[in-house]
Amino acid sequence: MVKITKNKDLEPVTLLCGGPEACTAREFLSKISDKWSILIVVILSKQKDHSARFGELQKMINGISQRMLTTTLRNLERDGLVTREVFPEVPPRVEYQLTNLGLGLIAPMKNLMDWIGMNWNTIKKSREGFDSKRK
Amino acid sequence: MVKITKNKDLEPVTLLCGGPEACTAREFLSKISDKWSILIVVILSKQKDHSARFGELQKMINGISQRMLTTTLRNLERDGLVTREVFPEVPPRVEYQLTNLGLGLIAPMKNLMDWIGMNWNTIKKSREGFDSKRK
DNA sequence: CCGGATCCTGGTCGATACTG
DNA sequence: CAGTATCGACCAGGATCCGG
Repeated sequence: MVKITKNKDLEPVTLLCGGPEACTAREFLSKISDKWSILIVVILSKQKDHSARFGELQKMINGISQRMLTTTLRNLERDGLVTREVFPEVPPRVEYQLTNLGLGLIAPMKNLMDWIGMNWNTIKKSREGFDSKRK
Repeated sequence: MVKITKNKDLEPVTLLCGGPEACTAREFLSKISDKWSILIVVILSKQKDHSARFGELQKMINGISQRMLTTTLRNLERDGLVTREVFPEVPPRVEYQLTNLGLGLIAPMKNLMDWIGMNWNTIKKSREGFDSKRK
């Protein structure tokens, strides 16, 4: 439970955690901003039927380890953002598909990414300036 | 450089990293979704003049260590989201203030947090269902 | 083809103590 | 008051091997 207080107000106001807003948001944000989650969601959203199989995803995402792809997909499945369907074939085939929930995430996420895209140069400039001042 | 390929298309399409979209987004997202950054930005946005001093922030954020508050504020300053102003007084006083850039982040971030808020119950339900199936 | 199990490394963050 | 410095615990995530 994180409490915040107004400027000169001694009464602590539980705004951000407990009143379930920013704290859950932070929890979820930290989940999807891990190394691969958004990337997978975005990639799936661009696939036919918003679905792809394990091996395809691994080929599409250059650099992800098998373990991380597995665990990331598990987390997305756990959160209800993707579904996992196993086809009882030989060799086995597993399809991952974005749910409606997962699709709904695309829009607000895109807003944020657009903002980042628009301001990325500003941020980079700021970093350069900051770093150069620091010897 | 992460490359993705269209479904049955062998030509790799460099959509996400290099075409500076999702990769920079991911980099920035991972920065602001660290343990405290968004919280600080949101809190500052609610302050008079969007500014507060070090000690105030520490009191408002229950649980943050002095070290993390310092380093988080440094990162925000480096990215140009907040400014840091030192007043040459005794005892010293340092004011942190949200920049226009930082303020601009509030809107898209709010969209995302609203989405999370609206869908949080669904996500929690999904997690419970998933976890209960797993013994 | 898919992914669980195990080991190991580097980075993140809290605790504590010390300065201007 | 507002930091910096140092230490250590913890854990995300890569490499590798194995199993269905």
